[in-house]
Amino acid sequence: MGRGKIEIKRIENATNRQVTYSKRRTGIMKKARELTVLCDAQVAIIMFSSTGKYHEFCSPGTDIKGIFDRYQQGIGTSLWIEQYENMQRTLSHLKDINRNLRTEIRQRMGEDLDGLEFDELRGLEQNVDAALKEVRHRKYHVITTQTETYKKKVKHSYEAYKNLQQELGMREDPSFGFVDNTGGWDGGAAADMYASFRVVPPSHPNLHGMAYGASHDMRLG
Amino acid sequence: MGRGKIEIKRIENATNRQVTYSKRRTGIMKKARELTVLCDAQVAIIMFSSTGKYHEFCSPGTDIKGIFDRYQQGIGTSLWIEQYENMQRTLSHLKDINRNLRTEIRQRMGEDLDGLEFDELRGLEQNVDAALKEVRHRKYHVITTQTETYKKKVKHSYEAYKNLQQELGMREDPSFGFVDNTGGWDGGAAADMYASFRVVPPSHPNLHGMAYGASHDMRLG
DNA sequence: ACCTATTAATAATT
DNA sequence: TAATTATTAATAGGT
Repeated sequence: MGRGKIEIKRIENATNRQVTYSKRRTGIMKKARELTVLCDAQVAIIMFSSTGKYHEFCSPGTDIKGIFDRYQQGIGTSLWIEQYENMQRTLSHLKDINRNLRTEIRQRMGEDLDGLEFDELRGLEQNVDAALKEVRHRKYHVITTQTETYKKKVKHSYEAYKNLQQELGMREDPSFGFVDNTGGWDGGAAADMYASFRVVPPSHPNLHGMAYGASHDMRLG
Repeated sequence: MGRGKIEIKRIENATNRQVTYSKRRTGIMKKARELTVLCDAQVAIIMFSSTGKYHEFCSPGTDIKGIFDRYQQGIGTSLWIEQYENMQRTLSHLKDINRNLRTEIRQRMGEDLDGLEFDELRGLEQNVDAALKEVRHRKYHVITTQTETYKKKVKHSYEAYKNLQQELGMREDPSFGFVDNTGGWDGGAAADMYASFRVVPPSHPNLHGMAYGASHDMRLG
């Protein structure tokens, strides 16, 4: 339908191709609009030219998203819908889990105990009691390790001092402050260190990340 | 382009409408196919007839989803992408929270303490210690309440028994088993009840819902 | 962008 | 429904 018949194959001349694209695109859009009106249909068209520009058509009374959501329903379970619903489920599941986790933490902190039966309370008590023992055990382990480390450091430092003293030919200065106690510290050292630590105010920084609480509306429609 | 010119308005005759829809749909699809080939373009079309049937066209070398993903990119931030990314963020945030909550619970159970500093251990110890006191307090409260309730029930039952006895004209049967102890129970009763509860094995059923651990791949592409 | 000879689409009919 | 065909609509190539 032009000054001559053309073969349906890629137009090699870029300018001609672009012109033809423009003309025929307009034609298709017009046809789509007419179909919409004449036949009471809904049409959505998306086009990309070879240069990457896009154009769209959509019947009035709806939008691309509407038609595609309907298309997805028609086609059954497909494209994005499935992913969305999976995510929705996962999200609400995670929210449930997190709520339960928070409840458990509060109960382990001695709060929100009203809903618990006696058996549950007894189980919780035993569990927390055992946990307390574990934590204490670990704490003393850490303190002991730290004490040992400190002791070794002092010992090495003292030996270095003595070696230096010898190298310098016995010109020791008693006011330097080291005490010869190579035999090691007694158990009181750990207790002292522990006491000094207790001066620091108790902190348990950012252990649970409770700050998150915003609600997000993730509905698709 | 037919035996007569037609007005572009809804065809009222349903049969004609359907026929025209079919013919023109074919025409548009053909045009789309020609555009694809002639101009090296990509086209996606979705149509719904007034009767609800859908038809699609898509340039070869891609699919509807591909064209729509590209369209969404081209249009910038639109349609589903935004919602999808919000969901992604929320999901990963929830997962982080979830992991932290689990870590906190494990630590409150006396596990996974290796990463904690001495200060944190001391704070945890104090916290768990306080929680233990709370739980014990609550447990004794529950036991006391239960004991009181039981005591009242027994008392009422006993009084009902005595009333019945009187109504029946003093024909009491000593082997019936009630003991006249109207004055109330002593504190030992609570202790006895507590001892009896301890026979039940410790349980803390489904308090945290740790069963959830599956990973979900939610990528769009 | 516009023009127009020519082809293509299709409305009415069978 | 499917084919036919008179007629209108789209458009290729030129300006």
